[in-house]
Amino acid sequence: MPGKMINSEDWRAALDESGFRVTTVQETLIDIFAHSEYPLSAEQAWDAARQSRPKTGRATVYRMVEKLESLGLIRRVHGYQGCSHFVPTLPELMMLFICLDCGRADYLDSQPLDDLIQHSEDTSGHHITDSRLQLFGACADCQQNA
Amino acid sequence: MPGKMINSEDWRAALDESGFRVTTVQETLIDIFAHSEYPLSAEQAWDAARQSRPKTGRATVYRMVEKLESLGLIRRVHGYQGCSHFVPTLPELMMLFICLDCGRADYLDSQPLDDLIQHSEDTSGHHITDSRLQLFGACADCQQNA
DNA sequence: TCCTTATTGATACCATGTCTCAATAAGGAT
DNA sequence: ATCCTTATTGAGACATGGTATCAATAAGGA
Repeated sequence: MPGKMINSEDWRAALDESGFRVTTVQETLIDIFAHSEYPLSAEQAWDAARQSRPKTGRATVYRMVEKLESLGLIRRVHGYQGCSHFVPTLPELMMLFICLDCGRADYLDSQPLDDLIQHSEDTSGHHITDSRLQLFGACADCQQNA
Repeated sequence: MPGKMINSEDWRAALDESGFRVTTVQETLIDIFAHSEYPLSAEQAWDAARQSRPKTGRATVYRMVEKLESLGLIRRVHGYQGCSHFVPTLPELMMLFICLDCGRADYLDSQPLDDLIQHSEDTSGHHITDSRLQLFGACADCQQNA
């Protein structure tokens, strides 16, 4: 389960286009979130940021998390480590798998979810505008090394 | 979307069998959770409990929520109102739909989810032991009244 | 280089949830 | 019914996660 490579440049560009100044703290935080294989909480990101930039403020990190989430660049992970950890969003892939052994996140093709939603709309009569799906278990690597 | 009727007696029995004393506070809280059509937070349940039992302690409510969740009688709702609201668990039905207009919860047949999980296991090589799916949108009722 | 303004960091604050411990109440034994 | 033992309770202190405020700072255009 190798880490997906997110291009930090794309995130910079997205922030830039949204009219935000892209400062050095923001670059630091972008790198932290974009390159982590594991879901990160704001506190964890704060710790990481202070390694290279000790004066980094807590509020700044929370503000940045909010900004990245609202731009859809990171998304919240629900369950098993609380509901306040974040992973990078991969636009073309939606379903999230979290390994309960090693903690790493993997992304799965979302087509089955799209089908499920379509089917549920048809049978329930509800209009479904958003969904949240996460899968948990043992990843292929951890099963081998068990 | 009529409220599902949960039998409070079953919950009493489940607590009883697990070796807990079923006290009057617990009965109050069971009724509150079992009969609410809407996801409830611990604080909301606390407010409700104090209507009929003003001395009810906050910690007691949190303890009860934990107990009910660990027994699988209630489950956490993730998203759109935070991640700290709870709904009764319906054993035979798993997929949860939350209406973003009226806030009510509906339960959908889980077979499509079972199929999705099977398919994801086959294609990813991960062993999936648990899942979290929630659907959001406008329920059939709210669409009509719009 | 100066000026304007968004961003920052420190701190105070708030909300949510947990821990402690003396007081209470269940429920079995008598 | 009464006593005894012990789980449960309630009050409040505490911890954690997250937000609001505001003076100081730093971007970036003129």
